[in-house]
Amino acid sequence: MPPPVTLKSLAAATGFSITTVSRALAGYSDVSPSTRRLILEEAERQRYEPNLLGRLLQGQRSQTIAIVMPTSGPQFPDPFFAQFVAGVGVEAAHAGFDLLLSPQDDPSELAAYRRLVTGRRADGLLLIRTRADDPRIRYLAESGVPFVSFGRTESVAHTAWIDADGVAGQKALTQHLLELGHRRIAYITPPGGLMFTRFRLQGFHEALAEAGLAADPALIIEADLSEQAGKDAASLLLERPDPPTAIVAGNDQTAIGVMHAVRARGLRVGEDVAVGGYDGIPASEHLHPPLTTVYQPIFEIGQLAARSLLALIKAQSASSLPVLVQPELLARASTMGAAYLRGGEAPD
Amino acid sequence: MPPPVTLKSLAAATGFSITTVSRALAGYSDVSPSTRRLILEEAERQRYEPNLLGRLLQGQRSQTIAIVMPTSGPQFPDPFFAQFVAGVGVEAAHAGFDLLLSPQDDPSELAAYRRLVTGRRADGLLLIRTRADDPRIRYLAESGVPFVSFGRTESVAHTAWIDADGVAGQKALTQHLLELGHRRIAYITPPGGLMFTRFRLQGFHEALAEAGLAADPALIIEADLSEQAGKDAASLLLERPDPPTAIVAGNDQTAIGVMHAVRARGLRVGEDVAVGGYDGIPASEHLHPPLTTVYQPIFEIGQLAARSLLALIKAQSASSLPVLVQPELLARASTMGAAYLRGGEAPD
DNA sequence: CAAAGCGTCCAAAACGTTTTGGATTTGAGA
DNA sequence: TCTCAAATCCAAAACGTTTTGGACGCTTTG
Repeated sequence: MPPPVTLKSLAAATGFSITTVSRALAGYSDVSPSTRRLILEEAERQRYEPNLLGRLLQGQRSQTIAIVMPTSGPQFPDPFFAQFVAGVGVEAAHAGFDLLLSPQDDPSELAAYRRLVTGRRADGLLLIRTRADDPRIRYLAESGVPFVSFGRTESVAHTAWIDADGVAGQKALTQHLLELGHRRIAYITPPGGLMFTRFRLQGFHEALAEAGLAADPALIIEADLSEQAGKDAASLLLERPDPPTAIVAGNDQTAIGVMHAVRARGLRVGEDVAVGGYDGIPASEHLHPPLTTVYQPIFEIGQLAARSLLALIKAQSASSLPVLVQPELLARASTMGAAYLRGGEAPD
Repeated sequence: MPPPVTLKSLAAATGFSITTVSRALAGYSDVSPSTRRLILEEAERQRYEPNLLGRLLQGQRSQTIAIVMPTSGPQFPDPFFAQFVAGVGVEAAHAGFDLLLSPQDDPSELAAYRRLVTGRRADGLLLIRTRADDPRIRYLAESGVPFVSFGRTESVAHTAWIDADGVAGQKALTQHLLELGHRRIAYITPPGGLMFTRFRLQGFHEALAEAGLAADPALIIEADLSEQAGKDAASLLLERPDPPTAIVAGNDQTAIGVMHAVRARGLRVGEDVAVGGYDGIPASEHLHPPLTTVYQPIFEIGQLAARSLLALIKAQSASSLPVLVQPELLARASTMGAAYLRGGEAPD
């Protein structure tokens, strides 16, 4: 293991002071051209790489943004979180920032956030899965650390957030089903407390109301965002004496479970029962039948969130503007049946 | 923004020196019980969190492991990398380590690795996508930093690695096709240079050889691991005067492209042409038809890799044992056709 | 001729932590 | 009373960097 190359060793080798070496490398003007040349040559020769820690310690900046990652449950491996992280990572990289994934066992605990904030491990934080009353946001707002949340909140007034328009998305999907003639539409809602759950439900109700209909409370079931939960919820719905003709799931994963349940009862997805998902994960297009869903550009949202956070960090104070991204309805065979295959969007 | 809580502020608040505060918190025995109690109470009250940078700079551990993440191309969002990172993250969290995703623009550049190593930002590194001659591994081995690679190499003799047995996996899949009576089996191989490409190809050849067959070079095409590349490669293969009866793709993504190409020619996947994938991503089960593939437990491999690396870091020198994980053949309808649906493994 | 300006350079401080090498006090034993 | 060891504490150094506030010698300006 070779000895580390530092400003000190360069200073010793060139005969100048550490200060002059530092300023020569940084491009300050109070270094004579000949001195600068000598120092640059020596730095090149010894393959000098500045020690990030020394630099950061001095400047109180870590060139790092952090995301607290839930370790309980299969949250991370899901395409949703992964795509978000990827978007953030790409954008952070572009600005020369690293991305710290900090584990979090208990989602309700603030310990992980405290560690990051007071330990100065990160210059800014990204939040995900916001709640109406979110202690994390209250804490971060109070601590003054730059942060951006993916999702809105009611905890604090003026925070930077980016969100996909759940009202519009769910409304579009529901209207699509109404236009196809469905009147008994079931809705498998994500867990309560989460902000996006509320917006989605609002979009669902708005679409029905505008069509002069009221939602049947018996057709609204809460389930978590897993395939199994979707299967169970759909089974319950289909066992009713008056089963729904369409089932909307909380996300695509859940929708896959719903499709299984439908087939298990000998019914055809897209013909006997329409099924809708949410998120538009890549696999949704390749399901059998292809799944009607609402596409959210998660990767891009991650990029926007990172960009927003980096601006906050740079500005050091000014709050950045909230961003509401519009999702896109992808109508496919799981709701349109044979009409989809006859239509323009052939698989090949 | 409240003033930062440091050893200094705790020292000022309690009236002891910085040294004593540090040693009290670290649990040294040369601090009287009453003093320790006072200091711990004050630390608790002010919610002290050690500053990582200071600690790091001093020469201690960073409690962080790093993965260099490729930002070019859609590498990260793919389920493969995401699952690996998730496994690493969970295991790191269990040991109280954070996970640093360090961006890497140009995969051939060592800059990102140098930054991590010389900047002492991470106690250890994880590598992915190894090559036979891998400059990253040579550099890391030379620098003496603990690291574990997912995939083997020929660059350096004794390194810690974990890998899935590509020879066995590809061999099992090929044998499966041979047993179904296929004799003209095409193989769409991943890009050359990567270690796993070589092992997979070896498994393919071994299976054929043991059946007394030789591979037809015209049926082996190199393509990158994308859906489009699979489509293009399969189209080429199917246009031949003597088309293959089975096509094995480099991964599931590529296999999806192959399936599209098969259908585009009016052929039925699993009946007219058998299609095989690799990796066993969750979506593979829900494709139409369900995809025969070789399941690699990526999440668990991530966990094992992290555990291995953490052991290396702890031991500070001893090299950990290589681990070869056995993949599992998942035979489904894309090769077995109707036989699959009649068989035991019904979809529901 | 004194003052001011300019071009170069550098010592020292600061960031927050851990560790080294004592210093001081206390109490016991001689 | 004196010595010695244990118990308790702390000043200072070290990690590598950037920044502050000059110093020094020379030239130009008033």
